[in-house]
Order: sequence, then structure tokens, then C-alpha cells
Amino acid sequence: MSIFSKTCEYALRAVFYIASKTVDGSRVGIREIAKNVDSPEHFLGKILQDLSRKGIIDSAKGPNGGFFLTRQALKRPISDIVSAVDGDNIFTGCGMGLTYCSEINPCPLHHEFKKIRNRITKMLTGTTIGQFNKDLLLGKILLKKP
Amino acid sequence: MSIFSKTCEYALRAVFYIASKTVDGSRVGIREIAKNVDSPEHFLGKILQDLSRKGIIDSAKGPNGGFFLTRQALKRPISDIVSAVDGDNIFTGCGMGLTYCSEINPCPLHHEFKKIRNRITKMLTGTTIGQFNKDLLLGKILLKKP
DNA sequence: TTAATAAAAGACATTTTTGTCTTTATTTTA
DNA sequence: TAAAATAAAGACAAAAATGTCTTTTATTAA
Repeated sequence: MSIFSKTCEYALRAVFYIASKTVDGSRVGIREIAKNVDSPEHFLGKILQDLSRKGIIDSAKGPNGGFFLTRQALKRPISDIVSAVDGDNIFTGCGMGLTYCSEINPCPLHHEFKKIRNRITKMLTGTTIGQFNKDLLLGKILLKKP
Repeated sequence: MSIFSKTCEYALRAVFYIASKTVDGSRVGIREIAKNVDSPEHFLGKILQDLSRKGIIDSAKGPNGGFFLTRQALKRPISDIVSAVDGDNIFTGCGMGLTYCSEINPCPLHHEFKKIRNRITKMLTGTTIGQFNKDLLLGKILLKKP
């Protein structure tokens, strides 16, 4: 198990890639994205389609079309991507899978998990989609094997 | 997505239950366990079988048989359960699914994730299987819906 | 030594996740 | 207007996770 589903990992990598390539109105094609974040092209296509429907990224068909991000979209937190793809369980769910787990009826791990969840939430809501663009372009940071 | 697989959630709940019921050599049957941690009996059976093979819990066949824990087993960290069931990805894996992600070739989330992973590791290695027994018996803490 | 009890094991069945391939719709540009 | 480019959509396929049912094996106790 990882923290995010594979789908979500692909989504994060792809959106970071699109972000770093989004310069004044330019778009990136799915083939290029898939190649650069090392993910299956058609599967990624559906994921991005979905994110596009949900308004997290934008797309345009036809020649010079592709996926891109608006200036506002670059400022959005990556928690938007995570909850669009994986839902909110990571932010609010019980570590032991108990739907009734709460402050009043806690599971054994509740109190410790709360802290960890809060930490994760803070991290995901506190970092924006666009904030890694520079480092990505400089190669200080990677989206696939070097 | 949750942090642990469903299998692991069942495992944690079941082992906590067995722990709380383990008093001087007594054993707990799978039916009772399944009922009290709200999980499918046969499926849980296989999970516990596996944990037993791996030496995390003990079992005995025949009348008065069932699952139980030794005194040493009660002192073991719950990270043992987690890595037996879900593997070590949660402790060491990259948040974005990059196998090559490391200090030298970090993914965008690497540095922040490292902190979170360390926190999770600390929590799981720092809490023992038996440490909730009292609170479980007092009903201060739950393993299924109240 | 037989019957009862309980875990272990095996064989499937279902659901969810992940992945592929083909066709369609939209847009641009020549 | 026609051809080319590109995302969108649809229909499957494969793999993994989850769940169920049946049979076997070991143990106990009468």
C-alpha cells in the first residue's frame, strides 16, 4: 500500500508536468505527458479527462490542442487533485477502517492518527500545483526515473 | 484510498481483539473475532492464518483452540502487523510512486513526505499490540461500531 | 477410538483497480 | 472545404484485492 492510489500518483505527476510546461497559453499533448511521467498513455488520458471535467485542469482539442492550466489553476492546492481522484478518506478517514470512529467513539489509533492526518492535510492544502515549476525545469526535481 | 489496505485494517482490529482477550493461555475462535471486529469470517481466517505463519500471532487447532498471543507478542509493535500485511511501502515508498525517488533524485513531494512517513513510522513502531488492552476492556476504545 | 471442535487449506466468485484498443467529436489550418 | 491533429468517449481486458464456500487436518475429551 502507498498513501495514494496509482491513479492518483499518475495524476499528480501529470499535472505537475503540465504545470511546468504551461507557458503563456501553450498546451501539452497526452503522448508527451505520458512519456515524461512514465505512465500508460490511454489510462492517463482518462484521468486527465476526469480532472478536466472537474475543472482542475483545462484542455483543448484539435491541432495545437492539449492540456494546460490557467494562472488560477496553478495556484490551487494539490489537495484538490488528491480529493478529486482518491476522495476524502485520506483527510478524514479512520486508520482502522471504522466508520463510527470519532472523538467520542475512538478506535485504538484514533488520537495518534488524527495528528498524522492533520499533518498530511496541511501538507496537501499548503502546497500549490505550480510551486515546483522552477525546480522541475531546472531538473532539481523529477517526475520519472532519471 | 485509506492509509492501510482493508486486509490490514481487519488484521489490526482482529489482533487488538485477540490481544485484549488473551488472558493466561486462553484462546479466541475465529467466529468470535470476526463478529467483534466486524469482518468477513473466512477472509479474516486467511489473514490470521498468514499472521500465524509469520509468527506474529499463535494458533491452536481442536477444542479450546483458537488464536492467541504470547507475552512477547503483546510487546511487539504494530508496525510488524502492517509490514506483514501491506509491506514496507508505507514506511519507505515515494508518495508519487517513483521508484527512483531519493534524497539525490527527489520528487516534488519528497522532502515533505519524508517527514510524514517518519511520523507514521514512529507511531507504528512506537505502539505495541498489547498497549490498548485495558482501554478496550473498559470500552473506552472500539474495534467495531458501538 | 470415536465424535466434536477448530484452524488450515483449497477452490472459486466478485469487485475494484489498472490498462488497452478503437471510434468519435472538435478544432485548426492549409 | 478537406485533411490533419488532438482530446473525448466507449468497449473491453487483465490483474489485484476482497470475499465465500467446501474440504482437510489436527487436537481434545468423552
